[in-house]
Amino acid sequence: MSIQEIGLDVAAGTLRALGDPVRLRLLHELAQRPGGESCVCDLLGLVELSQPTVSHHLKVLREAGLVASERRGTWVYYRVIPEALQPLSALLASMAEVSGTAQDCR
Amino acid sequence: MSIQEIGLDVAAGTLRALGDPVRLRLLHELAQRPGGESCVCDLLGLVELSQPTVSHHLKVLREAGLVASERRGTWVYYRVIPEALQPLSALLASMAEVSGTAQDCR
DNA sequence: GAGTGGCATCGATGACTGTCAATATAGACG
DNA sequence: CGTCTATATTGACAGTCATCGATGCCACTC
Repeated sequence: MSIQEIGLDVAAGTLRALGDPVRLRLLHELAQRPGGESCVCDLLGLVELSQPTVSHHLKVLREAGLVASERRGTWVYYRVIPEALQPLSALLASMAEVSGTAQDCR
Repeated sequence: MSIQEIGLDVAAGTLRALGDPVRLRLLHELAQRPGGESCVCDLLGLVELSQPTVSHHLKVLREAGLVASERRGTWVYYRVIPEALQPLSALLASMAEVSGTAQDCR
């Protein structure tokens, strides 16, 4: 297995974390907040889900390396990690570039 | 629910299709082929999975709008649809752009 | 038309996932 | 210390998913 393929497996794991409507909305909301961060209490209002469910999705995003969390007093703040999104964006962009002409099977 | 959010749900569905190591490898392989396409028989050699399983993953990619298939004689050719990948790449890039400064909860 | 190779579909199964109620933890404040 | 608020963890459950063997369908060839 090449290094490239290992990278693809990692990328697939991160994309899987993004491939849920709730998590994508949470991340998208974080991204448009000033500083790319928000406390959990504000995120709870975005989706009609229980607090443990939202906490679960945030954990998935955190374990995927897409967000980081920090406790400040009573509240916990989550923030986007742009460096995690950039290579994924680049990967998708590269796969959208088709070169050359199609060839038949033989 | 805003139009933006509907778009996010659609994007999440497409990202979910990408969030599998096998499917990401299949798509990545298609993207590097000349013309962005390949017959199924060539894709079968890429992964150590049964032919029905590969066919299943290709179907998922097709139903997500990421690839298109076409029969030419005995073989079926799959090709990348770049227009499906570009908006996703742009979405991830936009979420990687953090503006302003963080604000406390209150 | 009978046989062959390439690919799709079906049905079954074990594994994983999203969700919630209940409970735990951690900090703030009196 | 006791209480309140904010967030995390646990346990359970229903639904979804990845995988395979068996089978079906289609095109080509003889």
